[in-house]
Amino acid sequence: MLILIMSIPTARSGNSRLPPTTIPRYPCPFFTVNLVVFAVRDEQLQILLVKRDAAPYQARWALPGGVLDLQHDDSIDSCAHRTLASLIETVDTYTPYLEQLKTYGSRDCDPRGWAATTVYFVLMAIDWLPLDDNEQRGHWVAVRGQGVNVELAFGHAKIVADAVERLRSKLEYTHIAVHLLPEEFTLPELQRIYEIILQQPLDKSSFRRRVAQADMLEEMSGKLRDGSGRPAQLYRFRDYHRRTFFPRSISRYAR
Amino acid sequence: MLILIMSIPTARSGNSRLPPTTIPRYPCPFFTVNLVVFAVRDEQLQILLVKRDAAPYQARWALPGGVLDLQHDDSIDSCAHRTLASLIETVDTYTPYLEQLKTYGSRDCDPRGWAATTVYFVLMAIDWLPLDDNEQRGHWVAVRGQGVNVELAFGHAKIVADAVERLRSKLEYTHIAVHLLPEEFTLPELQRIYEIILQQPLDKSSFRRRVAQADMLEEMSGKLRDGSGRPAQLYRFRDYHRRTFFPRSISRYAR
DNA sequence: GAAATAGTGTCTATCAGACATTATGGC
DNA sequence: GCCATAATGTCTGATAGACACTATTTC
Repeated sequence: MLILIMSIPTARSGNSRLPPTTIPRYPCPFFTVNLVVFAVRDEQLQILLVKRDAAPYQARWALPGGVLDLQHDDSIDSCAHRTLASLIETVDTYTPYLEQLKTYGSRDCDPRGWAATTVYFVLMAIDWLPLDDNEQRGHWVAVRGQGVNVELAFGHAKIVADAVERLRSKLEYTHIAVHLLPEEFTLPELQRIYEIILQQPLDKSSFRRRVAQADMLEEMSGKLRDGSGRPAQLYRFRDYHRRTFFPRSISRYAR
Repeated sequence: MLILIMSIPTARSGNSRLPPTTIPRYPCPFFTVNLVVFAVRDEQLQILLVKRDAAPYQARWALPGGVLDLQHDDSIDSCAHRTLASLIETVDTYTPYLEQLKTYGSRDCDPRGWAATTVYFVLMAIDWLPLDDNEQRGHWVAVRGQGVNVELAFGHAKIVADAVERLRSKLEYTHIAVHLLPEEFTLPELQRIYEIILQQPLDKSSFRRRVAQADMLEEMSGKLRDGSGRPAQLYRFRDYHRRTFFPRSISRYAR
């Protein structure tokens, strides 16, 4: 049997709005946003890493991130968008898919002290990616199993593992893979994305039936030609805001 | 085409660990944890609310929460557990199910300034609940649709809606409903939990088949007797740490 | 025509929903 | 025996997987 104890901590007393730069009376963690940016490149699921240029973990690979700026960020979401914008520059109106993953915070993960980070995962369409990465500080790295082959700073390896698991899990019953493709794409291309991320071949007929029943794509009139073979029909995603849920997970039995 | 810009914000320079009480050099948000505590009581899905005793939103209902304590909390998770422990007192080793939902943070949600809160949702077994709630400051409130019928402080109505949606969604393809029941329970009881939360009747035969195939329960030897009718077999959940995923969502078609 | 890839048709095993039937307790 | 509820059995429609087959392009 339990007893309710109602001594809820009641935050700060007083009512005045603090100017954004005022340091609050309560000690609070160092707060950042980190991004797990996914793309499918070269038939691989890859993520974008940056090399740290200062201690701690200097010269170690890490997830790209940014410090929450109380002056300019209206919300954690907008901090995430700003961080993403500082990482990639779009020439037109393309916005990658962005979804909050989880918040990690502890005394230990940063040697400088108590730190918290809200992590978002980002899906980037393949045609928006820079073709070469001869930059010194940013790099696309292939995902192998639940992580990457390089050592990561802080607790970022665990974060990557969580993000990969979430991506695979969501692929099982939603449409999010379309965000990894350009606006117009073919069904074999979409199927290939699923196969690469789920790491298993899928039956063509079943896959097309599944997509057709979800009624999430609309046919274009043009055609795409491939290097060889019959050209494939182009499709476009119907509504990027609607959520498609498949009633059954894809190939859950095949595992 | 995009260009990578690699000017990643590189956090604080310097390497020394700050004592926990030191105010960091960067302004940071007021950081709290909030809980959405679910239980099924009186054939209803209910959540636990507290009445605020100070401004802002004095005397308004709100989600129970606590301020992150850098001295005593090792992580956000442990802050959540501490907050829960300050709310309910267990006489033995029962620990409710606790899962991080999402982090909400913005300049607007708290009139005192930039605030962030990591929200957890909690599932409590029905036999651990206090039977009466004649406390002045805590109250169980029935969930109606996506929320509750009382007005909530801050942005808590949106948080409750998200939590309810997550709970319903997880019920569709996982076993988490068992955390709302005592250690030993009958299949009709489990089915009733699903029906109450999903707000739709389920077929008895289909439900039992589904549970049996998931192989998540083990039969006890004793029996439970009800007020009337044939006594029902008691079961116990096999492994609280293993995740059960149903290959199909429950009754997705019936909707 | 051969090769390659896109797209369709068909069969079957499986499973969910519906509903009937049997089982087991209290009164 | 009657009532109430638990538990099981059976039928059917829907669908995913498997795989064969057709279609359309390049060479």
